[in-house]
Parts: sequence; structure tokens; C-alpha cells
Amino acid sequence: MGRSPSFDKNGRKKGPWSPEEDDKLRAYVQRYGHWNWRELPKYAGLSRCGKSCRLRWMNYLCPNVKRGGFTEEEEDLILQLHRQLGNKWSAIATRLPGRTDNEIKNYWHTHLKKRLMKENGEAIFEPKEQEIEASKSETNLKQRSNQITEFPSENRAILESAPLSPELSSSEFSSSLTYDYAVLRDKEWVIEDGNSTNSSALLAEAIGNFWTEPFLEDKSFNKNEFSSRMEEGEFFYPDSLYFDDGMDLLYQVLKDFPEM
DNA sequence: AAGACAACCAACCGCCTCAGC
DNA sequence: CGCTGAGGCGGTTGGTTGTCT
Repeated sequence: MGRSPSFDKNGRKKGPWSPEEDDKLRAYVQRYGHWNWRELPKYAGLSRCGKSCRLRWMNYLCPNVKRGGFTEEEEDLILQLHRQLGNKWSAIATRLPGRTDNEIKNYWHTHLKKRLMKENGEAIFEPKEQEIEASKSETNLKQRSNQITEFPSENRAILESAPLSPELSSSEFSSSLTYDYAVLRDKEWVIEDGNSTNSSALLAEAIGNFWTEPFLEDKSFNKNEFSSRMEEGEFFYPDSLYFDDGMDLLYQVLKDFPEM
């Protein structure tokens, strides 16, 4: 599926990803993180543009991406969130763990729009202006990162293990820090914030153990192996780079929660 | 069996925002 | 304060697959 392979004016490959390219990208990002999408393909041995790599990782290769069909609960949640937020697919995606904005967008256009048209006649609900405005500020990622310092103490256990994971990128991690989430209550999805009563329990209930599962320490990194891989020319890694952005986040969290 | 059409979804494109300088 | 580059977002495209005639 997708487009036929081609090359852009810079000689970079376009079109569908081969399993070999997937392996290279997956291995590189899991090992080193995405420190710079633009530079990454060069070091990962890929002749792709950074954007393409980012998209491939975010929408397909990222281990947190849930594959397979949407459940009825997810459908209802998307419909409700779309009513509230409009076409803010990324904002909607933050409330559906494991689902990407692209996936939700596609699902909306191919399934839910029709379902809605069937239910409501031809008119598809358009969110009110003020609802969209409200969602803009609500979904502002900068604001969300500022909320880290207000993160409820009972949820810190989630943070405790998160930044160490080699499989969790900064953006994924930052989205895990957003502590508003959807909870199915009386057959109605409700957006909760982290200050709500029993929020952590509800969070766990709402998204299962997805974010709360302890991460395995990456013991796979082996300097000798790394050197040999370098020699084999599998990856190239810039000298100046030592920590990935996941480590930066760890330091940020440690700064905000010195008692951890 | 085969052509036409619809549905699906990965990937691309262009624009916007924001941080760094 | 303007410029630049990187990341992110939403709309759109187009190839593949499934279904119908």
C-alpha cells in the first residue's frame, strides 16, 4: 500500500518503507533516541528526509503504537472528542493511548464521518467557535510541559520509570505527562484532569497499564558491540552527542521532583 | 474471469509555531 | 525584533485491496 518508490531532487527516497529501512530506523531510534530528525537519517544510514523518518516512527514503528481496529469505546471517544475539539487530531490522539493522529484522522474520514452522517443526516457536526478556541489553549503543548511541576504526587510512580526507557521518545514522554485524560463514566467519556479525586486510579483504569508498566532497563547497549557496529558501518553516531532527549527529560523531572 | 468502482491507509506536502541566535 | 531551522499538525494524494457487476 502507499506510493511507488521514487526519489526527490536531493536523491532521497520517497514512497513506501522497506523492512530493511524500518529495521534501521527502529534500531537507531530505540538505541539513541531522535535527537534531531533532520540529521538522523544520515547517521542511521537512511536516504530519507527527516520528516519522513519522523512520520514513519511516530505512526508505525514506535512500540507504543497500537495496531488493529478501533474498539467501540475508542470510536465513541473519538466522536465525543471531535465534537469538543474539532479536527485537532493530535489533541484527540493524546487522549487515546497508542493511537496516532494520522490513524485517528484516517479512521474518522473512512468510518466515523459516515457513521455520523447516518446518525445525524447529511449535516456533520462542526464544533462551536468557542469550543475550538478553548481547545487551542487546552492543547498547547508548551502549557502542558509547564504543568509538569504541578503533577500530582500520586502519579509520580509513573514518571519514576518512564524517562529511562530507550523506547520512549521525548514527545511520547511529554504526552504521558499530560494529566488530563478521558474516562468512561456512565457510558459517557469524560475528560478528567489530574487534580480530580482518585485521578491516578482512574488514569490506570482508563488507559490500562500502558503508561504505568515498568520499563525494562536497556541492557542491550554494549560499548564493544557498539564499536563493532560502528566499524561495520551500521550506524554513525555524532561525537558531540552523548545523551538523547530522553535523558534531558529525566534531568528535567529530577529537577522538578528532587525528592525522587 | 475481468473490469469498474469503492474503501482503506501509508505517506507526502505545505503551513504554522516556537526556540535559538 | 527579525531571521532561520526544526518539529509538529492537518489536509490531501495515490497505490493497494476488496467488492460488485
